[in-house]
Amino acid sequence: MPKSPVELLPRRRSLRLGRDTREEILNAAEELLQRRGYNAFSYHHIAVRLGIRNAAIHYHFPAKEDLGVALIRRYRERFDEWRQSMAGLADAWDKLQAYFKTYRDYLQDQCKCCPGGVLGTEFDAIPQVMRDEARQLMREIYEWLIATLEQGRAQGTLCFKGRAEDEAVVLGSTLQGALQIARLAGPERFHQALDQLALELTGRVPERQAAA
Amino acid sequence: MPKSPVELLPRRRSLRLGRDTREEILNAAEELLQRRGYNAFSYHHIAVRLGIRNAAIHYHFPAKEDLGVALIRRYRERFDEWRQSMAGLADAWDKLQAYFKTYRDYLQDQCKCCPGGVLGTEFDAIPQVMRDEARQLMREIYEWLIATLEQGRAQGTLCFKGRAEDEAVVLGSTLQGALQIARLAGPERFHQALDQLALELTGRVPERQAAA
DNA sequence: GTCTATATCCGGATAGAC
DNA sequence: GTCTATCCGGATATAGAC
Repeated sequence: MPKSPVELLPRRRSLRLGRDTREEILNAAEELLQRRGYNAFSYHHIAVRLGIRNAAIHYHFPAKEDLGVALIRRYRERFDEWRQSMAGLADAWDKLQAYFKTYRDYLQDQCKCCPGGVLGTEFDAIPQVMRDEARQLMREIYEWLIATLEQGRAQGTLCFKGRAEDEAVVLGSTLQGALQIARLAGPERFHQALDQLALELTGRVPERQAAA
Repeated sequence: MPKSPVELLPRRRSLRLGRDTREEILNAAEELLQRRGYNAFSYHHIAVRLGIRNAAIHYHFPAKEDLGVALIRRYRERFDEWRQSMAGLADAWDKLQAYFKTYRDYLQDQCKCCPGGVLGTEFDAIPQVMRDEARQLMREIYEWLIATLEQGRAQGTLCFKGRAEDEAVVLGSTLQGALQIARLAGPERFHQALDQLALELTGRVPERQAAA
């Protein structure tokens, strides 16, 4: 008698807390990456948080760089989905504000850095495969920023001098840098930077939205 | 017979290459910090570069955090001296361009990050004494930026909307973030960001200066 | 001041039982 | 899939000779 379809499915793992361990590892690693950097977190940190053992993590991610690459891939996929979900918005300024919000959320959530900031800073101290992946992520964000800025200027909802390519770098750099500065000088600095960006791009400062 | 004045001077150490070892350690550590981050460099890295042994570094800096603090103190002293040397410049835009140049030099010199970017990123993973010192450094730079922006607007050499406090954060964040982005997306990105800042602050883009 | 030698600990990684 | 046990290398740090 052939096996039933159910038996052919991947075996249901003895799931702790009813969640997927691999995902939980990624979630914990993501927070550690954005708070401590790649070289300052260990499998042990993750293991303690999840109440599992070191070796269990190695089962899911044989080497640490595998975990690192998986993290960046997930950022890329997430950004791609987010970008698609935003494509419907007619107003480029609305899109940009939604993008700002993801950074505001980082700030609110334990004053985390953004992935680009961490990986850029540690660039000389991360494995080559992670560098390649990080470059891809940065390129995808950059292209979206340029397109959005161009759209906004064309429709009259955004205003800036010079080329969209250049303004995009300023925008990305400011968000990234301001998160780091907020850790040294307080969260208010980040909000000041965002207000100033809004002022320059639209001529006015919107009400400050609370993060989710 | 009393000791001669010469004998009372600190004993001349057997100097390798005719330089001061402590300074050389700081120089090597500084480059490692800005390229790899605090947690990704070791005494061994420094020892190899200087052709000395691990233990020799511990003689000058008993614990790694002592080295870290000394590094940031040196940044602070250097910035203070630089600030004083710039005080004579009448034009605030000239001062700002001189400040930009220090970042351009970081870029040219092995694509280094700036100290604030590194310490902000690793903030949760550095010793408390280093955090305190890093906060001081950031505050001193911030205050200088604000004063310079206000001076520039008053004399008409700089132009920006809103408050100088807010524009100062944008300026600092952009420089810091753009150095990191340059590592991921190429040095041209950094120059684009600087051109855009100049365009917004003065209405035109100056010739691109080569770094020293 | 710098060396050799060593202590100690930690992080990444693997083997094999369950 | 997760565990225990273990190996290995690297990093901080100290003791004591020169």
